[in-house]
Amino acid sequence: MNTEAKESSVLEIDQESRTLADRVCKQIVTAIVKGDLLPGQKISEPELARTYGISRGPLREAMRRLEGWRLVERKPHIGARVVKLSAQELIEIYRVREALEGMACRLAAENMTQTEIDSLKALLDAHEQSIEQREGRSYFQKEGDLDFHYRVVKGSKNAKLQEMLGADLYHLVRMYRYQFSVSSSRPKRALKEHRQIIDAIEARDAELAEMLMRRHISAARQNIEDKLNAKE
Amino acid sequence: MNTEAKESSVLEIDQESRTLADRVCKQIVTAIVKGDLLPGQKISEPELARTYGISRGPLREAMRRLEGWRLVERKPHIGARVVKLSAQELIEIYRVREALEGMACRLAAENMTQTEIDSLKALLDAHEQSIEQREGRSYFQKEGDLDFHYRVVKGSKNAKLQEMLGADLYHLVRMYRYQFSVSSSRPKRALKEHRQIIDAIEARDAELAEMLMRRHISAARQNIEDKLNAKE
DNA sequence: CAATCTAACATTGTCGACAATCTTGAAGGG
DNA sequence: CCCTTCAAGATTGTCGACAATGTTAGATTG
Repeated sequence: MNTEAKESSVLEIDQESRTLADRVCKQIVTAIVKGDLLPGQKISEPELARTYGISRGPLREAMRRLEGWRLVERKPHIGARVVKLSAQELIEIYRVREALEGMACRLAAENMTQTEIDSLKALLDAHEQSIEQREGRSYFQKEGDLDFHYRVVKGSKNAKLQEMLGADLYHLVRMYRYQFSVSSSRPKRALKEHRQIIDAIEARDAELAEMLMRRHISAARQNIEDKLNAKE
Repeated sequence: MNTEAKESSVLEIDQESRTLADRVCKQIVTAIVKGDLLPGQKISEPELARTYGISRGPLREAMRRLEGWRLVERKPHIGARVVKLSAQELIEIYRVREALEGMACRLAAENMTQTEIDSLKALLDAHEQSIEQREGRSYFQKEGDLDFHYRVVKGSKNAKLQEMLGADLYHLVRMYRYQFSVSSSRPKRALKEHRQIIDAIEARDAELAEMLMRRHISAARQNIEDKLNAKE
């Protein structure tokens, strides 16, 4: 009995927020990612509690979860702040992504179903249209790219990988993209690389799939490093 | 101002538990890892609160953190249970370790200081003696092995890697080892592989270091898979 | 006798109040 | 004039009580 299929996206918590703490937690994540709560900003418990119309109890539990997701940093008796990514930390995150998504891609080549592959190829077609039409371009840059990556991760059929990337990293990456309003600047090339990756997966070439994904993410990291260096 | 060096092990939370929730959190982790709280066991909030002599508020915050570390699972309005690792999940964890520690080892080859390398070699010498004397053998199997791995991770100088491995994975691995009282069964071979790895790091051969670490963890995973298959 | 409904109980979720700690700004002394 | 000290205010940490939900055992009915 009780074999409910967990179909919902793991980017969001699956259980539909039946508790105040869960609901508010989601709201705060959105606020942080979208920039309503700025990086480094102090979070006042009484104020936030008033804002969301709840008491401090559930709020503190939500904060604890956000702390686990590294979206807020908390010091005892002092308070909580929205996490502020340094350039260094951003680079570090991309190194972790390279490792984890490389492995995810390898496993996806072994475990992804043909249906998932077809669906993913259709997604890439949609991305291509978005790019050509120049409209929805920001969508591709901000969320569409992560869509692709997350589908590959899901295709790995490794729940632990999904957890770690979904909970710990993608929130931070999304936040960073909104904050720096990062001009991905190479959507066409990224799309091409995405196609190469899905081709390797479809060919069930695990080695190649891992290598391509690692290169893809490594290139993105290099891109960021260059921009940061150029600024100084 | 305020540039305290974070020297303490990241396996433990650095700030020395100045708050009830933090202290109790540590205690519960220990209880789970050591097996005082059994996998799958229901956790009653009132009972645990009495046990530790605190109120339910801090306890619930501690539970939220443990939930983030995947040591407990929680369902709204129903309760929390100590996580129960399936064979499948254990394999998944080792795949994640292979990816993350492979990357960590690559970075360690680039960033570890000679002092750290020497210290790690000394640790391996100590391990060798432990194995030969047959005493403290369990130490090597249970904690010493993770010691080696964690030092390499620290040598990567990548804080994000340290966080993810320390917070999310090593707790689970430790729990698993106590639970199944896993007879590593190949301490000598593991030690030899450890030496190969540190040699590659000292030679600053990042490629090789990553490959050796991945093989090392992959072999451990294979070892587990074989045992699990043999049981059926 | 079995199945279902109901009501009492236990557990989790939420709240407001109090205690402990930190911050800040002014008073006092060198 | 600058530094130290101290007290008032604000914030975080903790607690006990109440509300909402889940569970379970007993009664009722077919």
